[in-house]
Amino acid sequence: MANIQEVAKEAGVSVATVSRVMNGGAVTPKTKGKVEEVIRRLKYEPSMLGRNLRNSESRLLLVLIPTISNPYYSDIINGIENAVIPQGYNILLCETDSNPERENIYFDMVRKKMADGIISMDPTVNMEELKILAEDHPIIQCSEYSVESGIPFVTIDNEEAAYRAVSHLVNIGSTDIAMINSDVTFLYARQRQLGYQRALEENGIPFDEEDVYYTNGPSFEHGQQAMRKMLTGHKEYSAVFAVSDLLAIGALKEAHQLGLRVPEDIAIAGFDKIAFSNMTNPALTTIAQPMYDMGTTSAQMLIDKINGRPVESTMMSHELIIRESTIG
Amino acid sequence: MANIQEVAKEAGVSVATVSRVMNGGAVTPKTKGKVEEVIRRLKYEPSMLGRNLRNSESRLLLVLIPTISNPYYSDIINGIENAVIPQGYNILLCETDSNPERENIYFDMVRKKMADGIISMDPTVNMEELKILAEDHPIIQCSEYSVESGIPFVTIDNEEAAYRAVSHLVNIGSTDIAMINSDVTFLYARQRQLGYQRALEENGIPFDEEDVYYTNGPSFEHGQQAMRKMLTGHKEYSAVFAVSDLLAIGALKEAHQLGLRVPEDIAIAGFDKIAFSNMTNPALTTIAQPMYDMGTTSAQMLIDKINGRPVESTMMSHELIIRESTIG
DNA sequence: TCCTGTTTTGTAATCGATTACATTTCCAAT
DNA sequence: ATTGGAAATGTAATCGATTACAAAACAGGA
Repeated sequence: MANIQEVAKEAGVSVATVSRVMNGGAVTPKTKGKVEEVIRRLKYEPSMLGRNLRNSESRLLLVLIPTISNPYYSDIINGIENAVIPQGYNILLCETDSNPERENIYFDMVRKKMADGIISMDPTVNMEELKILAEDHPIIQCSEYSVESGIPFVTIDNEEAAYRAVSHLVNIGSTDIAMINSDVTFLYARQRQLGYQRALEENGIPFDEEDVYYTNGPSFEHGQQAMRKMLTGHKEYSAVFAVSDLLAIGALKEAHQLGLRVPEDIAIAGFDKIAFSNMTNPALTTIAQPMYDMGTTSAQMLIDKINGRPVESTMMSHELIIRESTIG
Repeated sequence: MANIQEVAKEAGVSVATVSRVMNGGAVTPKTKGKVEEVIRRLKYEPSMLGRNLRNSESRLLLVLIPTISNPYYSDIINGIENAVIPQGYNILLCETDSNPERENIYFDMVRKKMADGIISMDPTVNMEELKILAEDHPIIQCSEYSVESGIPFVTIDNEEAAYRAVSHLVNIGSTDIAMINSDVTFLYARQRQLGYQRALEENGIPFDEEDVYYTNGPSFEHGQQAMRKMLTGHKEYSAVFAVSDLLAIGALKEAHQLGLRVPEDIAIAGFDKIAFSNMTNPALTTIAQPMYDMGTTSAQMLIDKINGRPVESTMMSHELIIRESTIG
């Protein structure tokens, strides 16, 4: 409740001395002791608002995600938090709901100095706006990105990862492999589809656009819908590659509902290795992204950028996790 | 980049007039137009830091959760966000990891005026500290709470909800009903156990402490462990009531793994109605808490408290959701 | 004792806004 | 033209810290 003035007066010193005691400036042990006693007695806590105004920084970083309920983000966020907190920063988790208005609120926070920078993980972000904002403010893209924006990013090789997943499906004997893809306006969706296509063609399986089932969104229900469409269609498949675990889990549920056994009747592979991919029955084969590391890396890049240090985009490694949904 | 001084000078008016244009004070249309032109031209954005220092508020609210990866919290957080944003507040999602050090960082933010108040949903929170903090700062407890703390809370009737869930298990013909409970240091765990006990006793089934399987944590894996212990024990059960969906999903997976069919061999009921409870096979019977409403309610209570308005603790309604895991 | 150089402490400007109060401007009524 | 009162505008204090610079205190050497 007390402020620095009251502490100074009570201790019989100047505010500068109190500030020095707080921040480790040169002070006589005697004065230091006296001031510290008063600080304790008055329960003085320096206001961040004053300090931040003076230093014109907020030590707050924004993390943009479309929705908090997609577990894809949780490990990345964990990584970010553990990287920034020791450096005296905090993160503000910003759910945009893919709503430009929401997005603008958060962009405004940066413009108005309430936040020092942004890590964007939102594939639906308004790239035009983001690019403009990046001219004056530190911004990093994590996971979903645009190269042309010129904004540094952290990602994995989506094309190669999808290639490996689909190659694995071929290796277990599947030849009729469908794909469940989300909206190809997203870069990751295009890249993963390229990997799917390359894996088929390299194995002598012709790629057919008809085998790609597009969804209207990234959620469980969309996966169910896609699977229903696929299984009630005229073509039979022995394996499905879904572009995300959430879609794959939806597909899995729908396959069960329609009386199919996984992997015996149809194998299913996902992407992301979210926590729940291990909880389904059968457990899901998937691609592990180094979520936590992607978080810490992008966080460090952002802090570097804030402090004017040079920053390079990073491509991180991935791993194919083979589990029950693709082996008997 | 520009500040209010530069705008004032460029427009040939005083800073007060610029401030009035920004905040809707009395200004001549002519001056207003002139100032607005300069604001646009210089791309002036008022700094929140200056404003907040002057008003000694940050318009930031802290939401304390143990971990972001527990989907239990997502809808509540959604509710909070949608309630606070229209009122000009933002939330800082604070993952404590049940780590007192982390917790203290966030408590400090409130003490140091970087945040205006706290909604605590962390069952592992240090109640002593929270109570002390609540003497000087606005705090609301959501979902998990302590009555003695005197801090206002939002909750459901856990005892009654558990009673209904277990009664349902009795109604479908189960007599040997186990419980998977987390740590009884948590109030909700004690309350739900009381409901379980009452449901048994009212139906003439003796309560046996042996039938309660305690876990060391709230996650999927803990549910698996508990189920394994239960199914490899000497007693046979026809139904299980788990104190949370995450534990129930773990139990479900383990039951499958050990070759049991759900619900034919053993019925399983959860608690919370997290999004994933619908994605499992079979879908999980569970208790729906009005998550979203709990979020908006606690948010409004916190804002009321911040503004010095009186605040009352609230008990919200719940609903039993019967799904595949308890009916054939 | 006096001087010099170092260390400690204090004074006051600064960050960027808001706002109470003072002053000026404007217009209508006399 | 003068005056009064309302409306517009300006001046300067304020919020709570940090910090450059000035001033004072102190210690050691001549």
